[in-house]
Amino acid sequence: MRADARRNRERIVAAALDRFAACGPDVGMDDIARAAGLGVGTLYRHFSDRQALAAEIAADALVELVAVTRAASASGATGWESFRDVTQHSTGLPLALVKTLSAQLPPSDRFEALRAESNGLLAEIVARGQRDGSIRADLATPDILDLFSVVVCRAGAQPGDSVTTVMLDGLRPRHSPEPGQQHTAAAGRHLV
Amino acid sequence: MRADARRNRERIVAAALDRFAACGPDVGMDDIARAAGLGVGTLYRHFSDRQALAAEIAADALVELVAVTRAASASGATGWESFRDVTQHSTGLPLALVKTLSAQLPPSDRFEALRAESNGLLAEIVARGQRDGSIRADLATPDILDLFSVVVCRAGAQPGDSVTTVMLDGLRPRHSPEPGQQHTAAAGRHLV
Amino acid sequence: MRADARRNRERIVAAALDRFAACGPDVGMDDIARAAGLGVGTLYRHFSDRQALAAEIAADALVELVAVTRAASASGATGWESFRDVTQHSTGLPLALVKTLSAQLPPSDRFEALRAESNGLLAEIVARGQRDGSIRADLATPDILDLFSVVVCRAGAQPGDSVTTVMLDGLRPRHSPEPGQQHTAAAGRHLV
Amino acid sequence: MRADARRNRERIVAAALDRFAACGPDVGMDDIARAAGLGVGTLYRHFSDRQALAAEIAADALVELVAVTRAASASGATGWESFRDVTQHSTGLPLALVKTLSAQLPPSDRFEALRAESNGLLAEIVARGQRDGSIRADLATPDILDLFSVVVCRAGAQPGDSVTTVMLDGLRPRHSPEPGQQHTAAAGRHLV
DNA sequence: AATGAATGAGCTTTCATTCAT
DNA sequence: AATGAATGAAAGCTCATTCAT
Repeated sequence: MRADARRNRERIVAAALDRFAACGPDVGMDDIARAAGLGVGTLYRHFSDRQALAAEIAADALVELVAVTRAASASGATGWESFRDVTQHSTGLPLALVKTLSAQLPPSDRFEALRAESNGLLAEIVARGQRDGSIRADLATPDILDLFSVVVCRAGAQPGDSVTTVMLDGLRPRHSPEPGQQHTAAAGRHLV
Repeated sequence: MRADARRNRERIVAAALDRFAACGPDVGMDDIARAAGLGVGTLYRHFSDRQALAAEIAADALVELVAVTRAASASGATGWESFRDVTQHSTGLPLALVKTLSAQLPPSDRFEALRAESNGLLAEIVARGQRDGSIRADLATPDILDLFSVVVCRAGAQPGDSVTTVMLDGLRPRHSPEPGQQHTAAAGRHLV
Repeated sequence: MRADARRNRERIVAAALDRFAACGPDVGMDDIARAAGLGVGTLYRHFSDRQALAAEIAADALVELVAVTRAASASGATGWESFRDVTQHSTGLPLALVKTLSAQLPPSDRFEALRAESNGLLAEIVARGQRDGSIRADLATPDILDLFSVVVCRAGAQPGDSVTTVMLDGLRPRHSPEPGQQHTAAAGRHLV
Repeated sequence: MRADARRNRERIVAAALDRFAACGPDVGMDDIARAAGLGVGTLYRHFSDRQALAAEIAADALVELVAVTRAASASGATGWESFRDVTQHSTGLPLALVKTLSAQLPPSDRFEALRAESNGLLAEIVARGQRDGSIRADLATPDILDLFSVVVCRAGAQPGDSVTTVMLDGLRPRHSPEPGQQHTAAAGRHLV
């Protein structure tokens, strides 16, 4: 692949991420192309159709999620600390967008594989935490994965925001918050 | 209003709720009309445009939310019990849909009023729970409202599902789960 | 026909005339019905469809035109005076509307008959005027009928307005305007 | 602008002129596009909506009218001759259509400017004609402009037709028709 | 390879007409 | 007989995708 082609592809992905996040999953392809500083034709040369582009965005984020989860697996003294690390880094990923885009995408082996991998790694982290006593043991692992998903796939999730903090905090046994924890204030305008 | 017109209006709202939930906020008006067993024209006689229909759905749910919150204000011995009641009943409301639809709707005084009312009532419940010791006191009220919003506006939220349970549980001081609590199992397929 | 039915029919015709004149030939049937203080259903009971209503309006005006022309045939000492009388009275009829509506109507025997009658009478008047020397003789009758049509089918034509006056004036031989003729001033905003 | 785009734009304008004239101001956009040998999408790429297209047609004609009037200002020995030239050339323009389309268009500075310019020039011509004795002086200028408008905005106006001739003729002082004037015969079927 | 003009299916909305109340 | 709610065909417009330049 020529250097400029690679550069264009990256520009498109970046622009798409930006536009999808800003305008929702229904942004026009023209908008994305314009944001990338390219013509629509070029966009279509790189991504056969809208779904292919959406899938790319989603897969990129899932790949990062796997990486983040892998890194966290190795980080931290306790399972809880590792879990906290995944959460903090995942919250910075555009996972709310992935969730939205996924709804418009056909099921795909690649996606399933990525999901299975990050879920597997996270389950291991949780199990470790429950063994080492840093994560409360009265919850089943799938329930904790569920909770994780809800927290990191929120629209507007930010590392260290109140919901993240509460969840991490609530996962500790007997509920003893980390001393000195700081979290960003609530955004103030909840949907409900 | 003629009896059949009222019946049709209700059919439309029901069909719209169903279709919006099933196909997302972009379902065709034709689909909704067909699901209601009516022609598009009839749909438009009742709702001047797509936004008006979406707004009706959203407002209906918010009105119910206010009712649920009011009822819960009076229910329960402790603040936590009242909070649990709001949550359980709210989770049965189509609030995820409301969240999605709201994003496509212009800001409206009516909406703001409803939101303000339910938030105000809920804040009172939380304050009561923190005074009577049934809700942990180390979290600011807005953070708890945030959490509430995240939990009840989830897609696929069901009363008593794992996320609801964990949140309610995590809100107790010192984290002592209700004995004998039962909760429905995790849906099994998290987004991430 | 029952008295109230007749009254309703008249109301509809009056309302239609009013609405057609005010909003052009594309007014909604609802608008007309509303202006008549009736439901659409009633309108359709009286006129099988939009064309039937338009045709009624047009025919009514043509009938009046024939009457006006007949009356003028008998009026006036000279042909020119008779011609002036038809013109003055015709200008008060909604003939611009008739022209517009006719364009949307299928050809009809009744219409043709009415047109033929008024044209025939008018041609006689013209011939008489040319014989008695009150109308210039250097123009063919059809050309004068043409001119007549242009003048009386103008949007906004008013008896005695400048265009009417000029035409009547121009029809006299050697172009000697009537002494003391008064005409209303130009509306001030011509299309071009 | 690419060569083919320019060509297509011109085709659209030509087709629209044709279709508007043939079917009235309510022709479907599809009809126009088809007549231009293009898809609707292309039509909308060039003209953002139906009004924009109508405005273009109207403005084009008014620009031509101004040009025609300017040219006539300089032509002719007498005012009447200049006036005759404007009339002859204006009659060839689709001004009846402009009149119809204008009724559906919002007021616009550009339009007003064009109208003001042609009216101003024409008023000068008239004044000149009245000074040099070639145009009868017993009519106010606005009335003559009115008359002009009626004559050139007629549906089916053709240079040299009877109505045009009569008007031009009637404008001469003492009403002395040009010797040898020829005019096309009346269309034969007047509206009334 | 990049561009942006062209395409046309599809969606929203309107309104003449019909029909249940 | 009157009413106005229901109908659905049709029109305006958008946008994902293709293709000529």
